[in-house]
Amino acid sequence: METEDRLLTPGEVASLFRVDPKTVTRWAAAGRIGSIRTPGGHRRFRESEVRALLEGDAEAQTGFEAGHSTH
Amino acid sequence: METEDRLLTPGEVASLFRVDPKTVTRWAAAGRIGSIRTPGGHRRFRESEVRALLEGDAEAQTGFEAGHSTH
DNA sequence: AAAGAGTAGGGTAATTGGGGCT
DNA sequence: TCTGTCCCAATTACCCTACTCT
Repeated sequence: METEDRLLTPGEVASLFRVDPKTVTRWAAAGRIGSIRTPGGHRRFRESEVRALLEGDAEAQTGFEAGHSTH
Repeated sequence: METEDRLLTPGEVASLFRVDPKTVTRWAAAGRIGSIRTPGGHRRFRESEVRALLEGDAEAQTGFEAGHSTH
């Protein structure tokens, strides 16, 4: 019942979103995206979650405040 | 609590964390993760410990529902 | 006994984490 | 407020050859 989806590295997620890996790190630190940490401290992201975010699944997304237009 | 004695290979643990098998070996050498050595010198890892490490770290993350904070 | 896949070990390059700043 | 870039330190990835496991 567990979703064994693949994990993505910060760099891969950054490429998917076309942003700097540092930005992905900030998202994780802010709790906007779930993250798994390796014993070494590096982050890994669930592909399914990233996909959902990329798909524009804004229905159940956070940070969707009052009509805040995109930057 | 029973001890999950199922042992995982470095490659399996590496797949779970999305890292290189050599990195898992490094974790064991650094004492970050418990390891059992075969008479031949190969390492084996306890699944229960690996699972704990994978889920042990979870900051605020999405997936539950939209946390509508009036922020 | 032989073969293939996986693993150990060492060394070097690339990526990542964290803080601070343009 | 959010993102990109610079710094340095730590972690991780890929190269090789030799040994172990099935």
